[in-house]
Amino acid sequence: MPVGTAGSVKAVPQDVLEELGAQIILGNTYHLYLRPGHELIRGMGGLHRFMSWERALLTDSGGFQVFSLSDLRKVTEDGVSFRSHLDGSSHLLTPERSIEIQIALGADIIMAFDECTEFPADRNRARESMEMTVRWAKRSKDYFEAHKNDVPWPENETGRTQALIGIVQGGMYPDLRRECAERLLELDFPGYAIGGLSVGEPREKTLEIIASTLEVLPKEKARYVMGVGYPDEIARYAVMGVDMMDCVLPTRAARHGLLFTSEGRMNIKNVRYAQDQNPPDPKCRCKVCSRYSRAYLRHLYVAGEALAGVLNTVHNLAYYLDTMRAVRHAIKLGDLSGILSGPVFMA
RNA sequence: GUGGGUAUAGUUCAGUGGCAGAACGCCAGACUGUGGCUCUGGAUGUCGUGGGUUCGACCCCCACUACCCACC
Repeated sequence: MPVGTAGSVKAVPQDVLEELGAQIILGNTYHLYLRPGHELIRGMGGLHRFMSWERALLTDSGGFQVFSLSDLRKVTEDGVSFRSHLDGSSHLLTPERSIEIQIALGADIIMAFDECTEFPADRNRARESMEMTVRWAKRSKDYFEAHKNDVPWPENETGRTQALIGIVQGGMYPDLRRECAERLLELDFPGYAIGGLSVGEPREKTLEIIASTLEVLPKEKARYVMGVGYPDEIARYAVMGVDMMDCVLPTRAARHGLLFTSEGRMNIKNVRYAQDQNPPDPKCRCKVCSRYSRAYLRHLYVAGEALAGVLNTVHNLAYYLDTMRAVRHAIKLGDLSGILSGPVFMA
């Protein structure tokens, strides 16, 4: 799932996302609440209509921003009070408030309000954080059940509602993760996310936590690992049984000149591409690789042209989406043997 | 032609009689539920040329050269 924090997958217009085959993209509660405001978006007919995106949308609850903007916030049992990174104004985000905002935004899939446990966290801290996340999940669910039919725009009066997904925390402790998953299962969500990963832990830990948590989460429900990863990582997690993943890496790295290719990572800024007439990835069939040279992309980046971010992002998203298409195809064929043979991208 | 000024990194410029500096640019690396085209590192060089003074000169003195300004 490409990430479009502020109602935009940075640098890529919606029609191009459709051409790339993106079936779902993310929006972010925290950012859209601060600007332009969820009431405004509700008034504009919801996030789909506001941003002209007819395919699926998922909004993150704001839990991660509480983590990443940590110097601006204070966490209590009630929720999180924080200062806006835009203008310094004070706000309180609670599970109820997060769900209220996400209902107003109207994404197809919305997320429970959680606390993304920092790394490293000792066992006591991880347990406390996990227990609060479970309590917040219950509050998220309760609020959602009470208000899920408060749909503000007519075409949604079909009896269908948004899907609220619970988030597993528990730090790097497999038993805490399993306990968290079991307790969330009692709340009966339509899908479950594994959060709090890729926060600085070694990759073996990430794998271990995903594997042990997946043992508890039912295959029949959507299983979502949040915030990962490199192309080889997401292919691997998919093979392990993960259904959904999101990551800013393809888009952010693209804007910083890093391309993901069938030959590994390519820093298009490098002077060795200055006169290279080859496409970024000779094996890629995306619009960028079929039309532009490495030399041109390097020039655009060095010249600070906005088109650099656009083209690099389009390619990276194509590479990611192709990777997942190949996984889905392999699953249909029942043969995943070739999926993990691609390049390794971790630095 | 006369008078004045300037000359230090690729560029614009600081600088001190005792280890050669900044910004930008350049080169390389990073980026994992996106505040921030961001962050981290690295390389720069006959201090215009030739003499002189000095233990020691990028710095002080002389000449030359180039460029800039004013006047003629």
